[in-house]
Amino acid sequence: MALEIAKHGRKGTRLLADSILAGLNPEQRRAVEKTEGPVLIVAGAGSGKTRVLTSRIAYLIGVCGIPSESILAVTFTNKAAGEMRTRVEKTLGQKSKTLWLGTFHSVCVRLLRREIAHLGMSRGFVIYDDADSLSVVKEALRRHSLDPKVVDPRRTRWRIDQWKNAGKLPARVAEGLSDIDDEQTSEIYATYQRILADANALDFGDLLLLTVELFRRFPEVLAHYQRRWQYVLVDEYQDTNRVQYELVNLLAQRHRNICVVGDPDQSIYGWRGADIRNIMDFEKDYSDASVIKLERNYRSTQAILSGAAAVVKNNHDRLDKTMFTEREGGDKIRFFAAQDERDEAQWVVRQILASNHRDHNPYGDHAILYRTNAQSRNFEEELLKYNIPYVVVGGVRFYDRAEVKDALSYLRLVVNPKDDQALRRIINRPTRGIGKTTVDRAAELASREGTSLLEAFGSMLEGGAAGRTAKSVKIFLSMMTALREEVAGQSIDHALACVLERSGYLSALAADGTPEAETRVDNLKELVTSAEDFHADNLSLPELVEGELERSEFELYLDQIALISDLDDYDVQRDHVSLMTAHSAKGLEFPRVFMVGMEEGVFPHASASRDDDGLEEERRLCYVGMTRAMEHLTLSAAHERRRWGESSYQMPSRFLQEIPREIVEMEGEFGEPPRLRAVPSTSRSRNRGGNLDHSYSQEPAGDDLDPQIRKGMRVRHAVFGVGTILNSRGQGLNTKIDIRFDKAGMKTVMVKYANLEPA
DNA sequence: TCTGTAGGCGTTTTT
DNA sequence: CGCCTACAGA
Repeated sequence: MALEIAKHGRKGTRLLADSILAGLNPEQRRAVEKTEGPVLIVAGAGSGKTRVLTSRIAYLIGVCGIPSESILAVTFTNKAAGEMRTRVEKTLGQKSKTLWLGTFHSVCVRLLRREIAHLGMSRGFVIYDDADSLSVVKEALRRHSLDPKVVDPRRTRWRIDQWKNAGKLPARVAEGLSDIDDEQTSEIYATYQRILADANALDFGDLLLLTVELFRRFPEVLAHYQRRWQYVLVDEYQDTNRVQYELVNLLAQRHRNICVVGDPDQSIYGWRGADIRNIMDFEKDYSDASVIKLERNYRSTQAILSGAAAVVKNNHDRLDKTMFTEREGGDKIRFFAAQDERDEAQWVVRQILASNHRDHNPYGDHAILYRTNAQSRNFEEELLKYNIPYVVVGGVRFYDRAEVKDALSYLRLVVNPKDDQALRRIINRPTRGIGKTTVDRAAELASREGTSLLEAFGSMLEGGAAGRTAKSVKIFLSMMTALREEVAGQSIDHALACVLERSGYLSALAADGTPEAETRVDNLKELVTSAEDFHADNLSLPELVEGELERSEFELYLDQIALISDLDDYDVQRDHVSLMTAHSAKGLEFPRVFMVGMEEGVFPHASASRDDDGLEEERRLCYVGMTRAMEHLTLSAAHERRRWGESSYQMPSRFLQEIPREIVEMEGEFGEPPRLRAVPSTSRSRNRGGNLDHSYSQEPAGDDLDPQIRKGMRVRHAVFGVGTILNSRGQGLNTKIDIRFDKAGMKTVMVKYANLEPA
């Protein structure tokens, strides 16, 4: 029927179809036109994936005549969602406000705001962020009389999160428990959920998990959305975890028009529960699936693409895919070996400076990619030195700054008086004489009587408490009551301004007078300004236009802030050097990319090098990083690196050795500072002929390490067995060595106790 | 209850 | 090395 309209429809439709399909290669065109039935689009890096997805949506609406409310499209980042929406609307020449296009999380919040009553919860819930969630874990531990020094709250949170990603509520976890640790953790999990429910709060994981739970338990609700969404599209399918998988596949069950797009080689979120099998098994899930491979790369030059392909080729169990580029020729990949991390930063920044001054490349063409956020520091210092504009993506979010969170917590408490975390945060900010002891007493009372913290403060007063503290509490409570009345019905920006005024927050900062306090005031002003913008845009929000006012403006605002990431605010257009992790860089491209810290233990990261799965994910991450580069890719490694104040000697990343030598250009600096000597590597079996080989001599001249201890050498330990030496630090008998044992994994041992012998 | 300081610990990666 | 937490003293 869809094609019928395209063929016989009005002239305009045909024209639109032509304009959508024009400029697409045959595979892309097929991916757009094959609208019916299950479709898997394997889209390699730089293959025009976003264009295909947006064209497909525009085609469905504009050519096939599918109403936009029958389409659901999910992405992983708000940025991707926003970009797709803009492009669809541009193609169609009109806004499509009933099209559900958003991140998994934002789609789920919107859905839960409508339907969560089925699960016996209130639709006025708040979303707890990581910090809130961690303190809920601590509270749960306290209720189980567990010492947070014995049971690590972060680890517990991590475990709970994994269960959520796997689609398991506490009851379901309890079913199939094997080890004793998990048994205790699952009880903590149950308590954790209890505390959240009492606070009328959901954490990130809940947004997905509870949506799936809703569909599992209420088939009629599921049926409603199954009927509504005739076409389901999923971006970055290789990064979906169990719940996300279940969610989209449940929704697509009725019409079976499910189109997933992804690249198994770019699956880098396994640690967050993503399961690469979701995409690998798509053809098993849908035996009638059409598979379309987009293998033509429009982004990178030959050397960059070949280099990246050569690295990822070392992974086993891949879906084979041969990328080829339209961009023949171009420069080789460069490699720079730095003496230490400062030297590395200095060199990279000078390259950028030269590129800008000599070759007139805008700063915005350059990106520095690293494995961990902590690595940004040296580069920032160096960039500051030369006054080069830069932006670090993924550091502290604006909305995570203390003063901003405080302001938002006031708002949260107004929206939801049960929000204990928000209350704890602001009760003594500014200081009003209500300290830890008082809060603890109230918390005690609250858990005894099963009330919220705010209510507990109320009953403390009713109990006839007198004195200084009671007076402070009384003032606070009446302030909150007044605030709630005053703020009701106001626009979000006015509400925020009002909160800051009435709480005494602003005046306390003003009285402070320190430069830090001034910065905070500025940040708060910026917050109010952004809230004004939000309010102005609010009128055109899709869900309001759809005629279904699902959330109050406050809820909408808080939801959006809770789900926004640092990356979403990032503006590629601006002329600045971009610094970010390889993870954050996914989906982006830059003419000139520097991948730094290419060392064993850093990239691949030590904690991911334990098993093959971890290592393969690191390799995919490396592939993602390299394929961000369009014209120029430079890799660098430091010989010596300070971590936690201690210096250690580094081995070059194994990934470097996987790049064919003939497409790499060693910078003249290699081997230069005299302490750095390249020596032929003899011991590495994976090092095949013709590939890069640039092991370093292991220690600087004059170092008096035990001559027996050599990086890369194989040793035997009485308990851990045989392993390879990765790093050493310290001197003499106090030398500590990191060893990766074949069986026992990574360990750090001290020479004087370890009694190592060569293996 | 608040403030200063010493000690401990952390770094994967993020919606 | 730096941040955050816990604790001691006022």
